[in-house]
Order: sequence, then structure tokens, then C-alpha cells
Amino acid sequence: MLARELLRQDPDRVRQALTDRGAEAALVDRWGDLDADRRRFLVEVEQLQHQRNEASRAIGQAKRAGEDASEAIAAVGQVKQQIEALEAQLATTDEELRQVELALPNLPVAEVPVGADEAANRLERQVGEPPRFDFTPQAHWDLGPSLGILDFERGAKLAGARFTAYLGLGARLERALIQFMLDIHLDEHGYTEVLPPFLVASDSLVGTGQLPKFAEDLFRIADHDLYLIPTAEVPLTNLHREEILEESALPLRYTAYTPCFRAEAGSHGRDVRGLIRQHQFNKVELVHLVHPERSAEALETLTGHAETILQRLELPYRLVTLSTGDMGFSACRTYDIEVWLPGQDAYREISSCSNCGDFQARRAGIRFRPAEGGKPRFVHTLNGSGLAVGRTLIAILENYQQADGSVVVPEALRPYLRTDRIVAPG
RNA sequence: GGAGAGGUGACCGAGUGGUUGAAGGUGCACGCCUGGAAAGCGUGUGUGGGGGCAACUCUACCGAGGGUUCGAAUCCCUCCCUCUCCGCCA
Repeated sequence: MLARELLRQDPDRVRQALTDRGAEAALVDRWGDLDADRRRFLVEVEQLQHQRNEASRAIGQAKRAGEDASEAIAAVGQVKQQIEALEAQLATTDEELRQVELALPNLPVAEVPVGADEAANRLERQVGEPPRFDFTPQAHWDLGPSLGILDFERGAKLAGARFTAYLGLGARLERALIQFMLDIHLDEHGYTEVLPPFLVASDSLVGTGQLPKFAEDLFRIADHDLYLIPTAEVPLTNLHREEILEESALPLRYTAYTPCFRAEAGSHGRDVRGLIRQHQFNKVELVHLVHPERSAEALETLTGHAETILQRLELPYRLVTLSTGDMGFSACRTYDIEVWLPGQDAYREISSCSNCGDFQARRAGIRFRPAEGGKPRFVHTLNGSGLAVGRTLIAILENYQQADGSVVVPEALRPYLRTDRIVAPG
């Protein structure tokens, strides 16, 4: 949610930001109308309420004094009706205003390159060298089944397209990666581990920005106000929804392993093969709640934490800043980490690290009381994958594959997997 | 799922229709007292939304949402959550 002061005082800036994002700038004008209406109704209602309160007080006094108050009661009746009528208008306006506010995306910060899509993303750095093969590297959708560790057909039998069964060392590798990632974030980066619910109520999804606009991307439980989480960002960020924290409690850093569930509406035909785009995938998530003046540096820190995992696994990657047109709804700035996938001869997203500023904090009501006292202020929230586990598994298979079709296990992972090589069943 | 009890401010806790935004206490802040501290005394101490936009002022909020009433924390309805017992289950 954007600050109302900002929308009132600098609507042009908001309009420009929406245009840069490819969003509907006219929403700002709609907002302005509704806001003006709302304030008009509000002033009027409150004046009438004041009248009524005064009158009721007088009635109370009269009655206690044993006087007849029927005349005064009749007189207030009129005010009461006016209030009811106006309150109805106010409620309608309020609700429309809220809907508009919930539909407005966050504003990109100045550092974000302006552009319509990923073509405008800015390359920040490239780390590690793509491996050279003296054979044609396979894609994981060939490697996985031939190693007997990924079973796409049986996954589809169980649940349909975009579901996969991991078998044997595949399952074990996925689990090892989760453990490996969590250990680093806990022991070296100082996060608090959380095992949250994998289902959340709609309030939480509104808090982080998935609802009301992106309902079609979510799986909803029939007959309940419950959704499968699309990312642990939702439960982790909402942990402190509607709370006022002490400033001394900041920054808060949470990490969680969770499965993530996405309906992938509108992505028919994209990444239909392999593990890249699934309805269910595993992810280790990083979330920060920080003082508003610290969020820019926190984004660098958080992104660094995600990068650490790739560095330890010795996987080549690059870091890009998403353009205005490519950024997510709640973010004011986003880095994508893209890992090199030899089987596809391309860098593919493996982590997305965003600073959401106070956008989610406003929606979710996450505030802190300044140490020096005074009004509560909104925290800034950040989130990032550290990392997407399935895609990390893909990267290992494709980058560490050998001419004979086996896969060497990265050094750092061997204590977890207790083998140094994944070989096709004899 | 069934039965019962309960949800009040940072916390404890009073309050069943009329200056109650809410007694009292604790905590916290400031002041007095003290050589210093404790104790004691005094004052202050919620959040949101409006208007002036400074002092100030109005309004809403006692789990949430409706209703009754001139007036509701207090009465009625629905829902949510917590606790206890039963059932069921991992």
C-alpha cells in the first residue's frame, strides 16, 4: 500500500511510477476522487455524531434528574437517520478506496532501470565461469530420468502436469540441499529458523500483496479461507502482522524451508519440460524486517546471503537488477540471481531478492516504536530465496554432469549426501 | 465434531445501558525527595482517521462483523480465537 500523504501530495510521481511499471496510471485519479469523497463524508458524519453524542448526554442527565426527555429523544431521531444514510455512503466509498489502494503496486526506487520487461534489466555482475564440456551437455529432464532420480511421468500420474516425483538420491539431494542452505543461514548469517504453516488465511496474502490482485496464481482450499502458500515470504513476513515491535528488536531475520505452491495461471507452454516451473517446489526463504533507514543495505546483505549458497556450491551465476516493467507488485527494488544452466545454454532465475520498503508493512500493519519515543513507524520488509531448491538441484545436475552421464556431487554437499557421485543404476 | 468457560489498554484486572478511552494495580517516562539509590510523593503514559495543520479539537476503536437503543465494553445474532472435558487422530 502506498502512503496516502504521498498520493495526495505528489500524485504525478505516482502516475509516472505506475507508467514505468506498465500499470494503469488512471488509478491515481480514481484514488484522488474517492479520497476527496471520503473526507467530505467523514467530516459530515463526524459532525453529526458529535451532535448526537451531545444530545444523548443531555438526555441521560435529564433522565437521571427525573425529567421527561421524550421531546429530546424525538429530536435526535432525525440526526440518527442522517447519520445512517451518510455512514452507508462513507462505507461504500471507504471500500472502493481500499480496493484501489490494494491494487496499486509499489513504486520503484530511483536506481531501478526503466523499461518494459526483462530486456531492460541491468547486469550487475557475473560470478564464476560456465563450465566447458567436451561433449554436448544434457538438460536435467534427460539427466534426471536416466539417473533414476527424477520421475516426471509418475509425478504426472499422481497429480498431473507440473508435478514431479523425486526418487532415491534425487530425493536425498533435495533434502541435503535444504539442510545445507538452512545450516549456512542459521550458523553463518544469524537467521532464526521458522517452520510455518504451509496454508495461510487471506489476510496474510493481502498483507504481502498476493491478494486481492493475484488470486488466480494461488491454490485455494475448497470451502475454506485458506490458501497453499506460494512462498514462505507470506508466513514469514506476516509473522508480525498487526504488531508494534520495539526498535531494539530490529532487524529481524527469518529463514524457513517450505514447499511452495503456484497455480502458474497464464504460463501455459512456458517451461513445460523439467523442474523449472512446477505447481509445487521447495524453497528456503529469507525475510528481513528492518528499520526504514536500513533497508537499502539490508537488500545487499540478504542478496549476499543467497549468493553465498551458489558460491559454496561453485555454481556460476550472474546478478541482475530487474527493470521497472519486470519487478514484482510489492517490490521497490529487486535483484534476481540467475544460475547458469548448461543444458539450456542460459542463465535462469534461482533467487529473487526484493526490498519492499514499507509497502507490505502498511498492508500488514507491521510497525515499530522508535527508541526515542513518538509515533509508531512502519518497518521495511525484504525477502529473497536462499535458494529455490529444485532449481539448485537442476543447476547441480547440469553443471556437474560428466561425459558418462553421471553427476559429481559438489564438495560442500558431500557431508550431507554422503556420496561424491550420482551414477545411473547399473 | 460435541459440551462448558473465556476474550477489556504494554501487562494484571474492575466494569451488565448514560461525562467509561475506560476504576485500581503493575510496568514505563519525567519531576520532587536523597550524598547516591531504594522507598515515598506528584505528573504523564494507547491506536487509527478527520479538521486547524501550532497550541488544539472532533470522531472511531473494550476479539471481528452485524443488530436493538436517543445512547452499548455492557443487551441480541453470526463468526474467529484461547482454555477445560469428551470424541477422533499423528
